[in-house]
Amino acid sequence: MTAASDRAVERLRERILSGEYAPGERLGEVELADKLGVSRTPVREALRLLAAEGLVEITTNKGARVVEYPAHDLDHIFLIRARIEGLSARTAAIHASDADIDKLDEIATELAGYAAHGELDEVYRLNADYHSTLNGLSGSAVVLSTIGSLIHATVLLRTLHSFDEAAMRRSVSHHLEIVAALRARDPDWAEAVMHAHLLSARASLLGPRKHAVEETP
Amino acid sequence: MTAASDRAVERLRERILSGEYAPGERLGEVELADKLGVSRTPVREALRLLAAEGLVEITTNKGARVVEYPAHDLDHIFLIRARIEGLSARTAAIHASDADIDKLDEIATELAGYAAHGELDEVYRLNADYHSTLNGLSGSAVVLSTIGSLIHATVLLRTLHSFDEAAMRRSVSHHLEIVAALRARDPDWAEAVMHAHLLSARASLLGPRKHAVEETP
DNA sequence: CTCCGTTAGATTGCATACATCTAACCCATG
DNA sequence: CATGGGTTAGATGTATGCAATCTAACGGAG
Repeated sequence: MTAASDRAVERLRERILSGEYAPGERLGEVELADKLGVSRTPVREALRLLAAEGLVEITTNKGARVVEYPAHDLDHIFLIRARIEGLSARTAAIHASDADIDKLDEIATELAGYAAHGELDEVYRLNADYHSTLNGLSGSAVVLSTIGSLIHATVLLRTLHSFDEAAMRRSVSHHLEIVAALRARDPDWAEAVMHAHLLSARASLLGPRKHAVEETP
Repeated sequence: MTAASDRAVERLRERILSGEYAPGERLGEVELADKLGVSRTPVREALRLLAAEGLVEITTNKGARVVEYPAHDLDHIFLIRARIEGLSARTAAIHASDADIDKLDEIATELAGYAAHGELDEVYRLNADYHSTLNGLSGSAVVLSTIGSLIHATVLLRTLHSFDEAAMRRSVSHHLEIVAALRARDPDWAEAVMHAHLLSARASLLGPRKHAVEETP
């Protein structure tokens, strides 16, 4: 996997996550190869990789489509994220350097500014940045790759629902609180806030529907 | 992906998990294609898929090798498994049918029998069966695929250490206790036991080394 | 004797050609 | 007019050829 295949992965992932290729849309190999200026081989490899990431779905002899997550799965995804990212926050509270925490603080603060002005695109970008940075602080590539596909799945939600104002304020507040918990070197606090943060997002994005699993924190 | 590619994936995965291809061993495309009786193309796809599953590691222009997980990553893997499979146990306690629980009970009972006679191969097989069955009860394909690669990583451990007798008894006891918690329809109990079960396995398999993250259950 | 540059062999990455499968269309028939 | 089957066009799966890159062995200089 090198230039051609790698670029294909990046461009396809970008277009899917940005919504340019809508959920359910068919992704023909020849068409993509044509658009990207390469042959079918690297396109095929890119599609398989994205399938492993959970962004596309491949059916034998029938080709690839952008995934459409049922609400039931998304519910589970938020529950899993709540637990794994809670673990990341715990690990970070123990092992992150002060400089790491400063960087996270910067992102959270900048995010708060954009949120106050309603610049949603920037908010989404910084939110993804915040979470991936924090997960990176866990110091384990396994954590990062495991959580990666789950985060992608939730990003695809962007085109479906949006945060209301109250949820947005909660989210901003959580981000800042986690930074505070990290500075206090308090693993339990950090984990608990991150857990609440993602359960809050779950409620806001999926709506007040009946949840698949009831939580008792 | 059809016959050729699919069979290649299955056979390679089997050989890696069984230890026939040792961690760190190089997996040349032409050699595998020759052994499997297909061309390089399906072999390449199989290797990419296994890379996504976390069983092999591919470096550009340098080929594929069986992964070698550092102890640090394995530590995180058990922590993540403890949380996700704890969630599976919780979900199962709420949604599993009585027949599902019966099936799990059968597996756990049979496993206990083999453990008493020290038939380790059967124990390993039924243990994997138990966990994948329980995770399947969560009713979410996302849970199953997310946890899949993590379980593979821990299976590779088999060649490194083994359970001592006390750890084996604990493990068997946990399996049976989880079934009891499911029958009682007690999500908190089920989740707590599964959490303990995997932290116990972590301690037994990784040894009493310094953990990357301290737990405060 | 050691170290480094060169070169030959082998291996991977990409492109293309062939085989097989899916699905849509058309036409014949009840 | 609806339905069923056969046919055909397009797309995916597989095999193979070619170019680029890496590995390792070899020989020469210090």
